Amino acid sequence: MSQEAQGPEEKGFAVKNAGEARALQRVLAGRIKIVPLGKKPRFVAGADAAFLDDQVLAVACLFTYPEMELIDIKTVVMKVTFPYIPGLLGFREGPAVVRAVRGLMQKPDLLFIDGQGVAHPAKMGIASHAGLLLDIPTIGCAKSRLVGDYAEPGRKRGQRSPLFHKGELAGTVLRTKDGVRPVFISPGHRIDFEGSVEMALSCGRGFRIPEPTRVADMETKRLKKAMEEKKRQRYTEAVCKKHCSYYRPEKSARKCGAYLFLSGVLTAGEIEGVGPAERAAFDQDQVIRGLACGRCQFLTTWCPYRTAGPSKGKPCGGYLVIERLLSR
DNA sequence: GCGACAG
DNA sequence: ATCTTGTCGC
Ligand SMILES: [Mg+2]
Repeated sequence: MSQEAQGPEEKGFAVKNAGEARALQRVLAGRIKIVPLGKKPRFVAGADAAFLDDQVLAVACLFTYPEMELIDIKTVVMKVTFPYIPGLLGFREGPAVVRAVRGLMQKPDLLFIDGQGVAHPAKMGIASHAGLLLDIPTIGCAKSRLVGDYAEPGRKRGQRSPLFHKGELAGTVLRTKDGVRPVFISPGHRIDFEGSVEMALSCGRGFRIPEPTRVADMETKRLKKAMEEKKRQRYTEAVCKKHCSYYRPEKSARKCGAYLFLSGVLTAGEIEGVGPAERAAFDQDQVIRGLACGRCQFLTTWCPYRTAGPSKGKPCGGYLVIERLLSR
């Protein structure tokens, strides 16, 4: 069975509000090293995150370099513990991302992260933060600007222009594909400005986004889609298959009103705790009609209960579940 | 006080 | 990031 990573949170992200987060960034920033990459990397990785309800889904992808052959993928699912606040992205995605990278079969020699490195108000974007905690050379590869000023780079792949923030070089606005919007590259940790641009280009394979973060992003979405599908199956199981006498395995283009209402308010786990359908003692019909039947697409053609009347037919499974929940 | 503002 | 159908271009 799939698990949600729990236990002691990554120590380097332990804050409980924006103020503490900014204070921690100021402390950690002093440890960031902008130095040339030691030797040519053998393994590079990319990491990104997606969100589903109250969970963060992080993925780290490992590649050989310079072949850029994908050799490992690590997934981590955790509870979301911090909101998105510009400048504090690391505290939202960082914990899961760091765990994912740590889970790879081989520690990468270079890591790409979807977000800024030192091109940040405190020079501590998510790439710097994660790179420092992991002690891995890291590059921030963002799709848009957080801070800094720059001139539009030439339209050819490889053309670039410096990104300046408060009179200092903060990153590079790099054109990774002819005529396509540039990306914002900035060193995160243990690599320099020049090296981060060279690596971003050499890890590219014809797309705007370098392979490491591009593939990590795709995997993140694929995992999310699979989780949503599993969630739907579990819900259909808990409500329709278990309680509805009208249930049919075939997919229908129409949506059950009671199902829609329930899925918007309760989780499958909460509904699985509902016992076998058993009519409640008192009448909740008016309430349920407003909550569910009002938007039910099966109402006129399939619902004997609504169409012919309570004495003629049985209500659907979702109706029964709602009724049972309301009666307690 | 008003805009800007990674994902 | 997420929501959300179709549509325009290579
Ligand atoms: Mg992302």
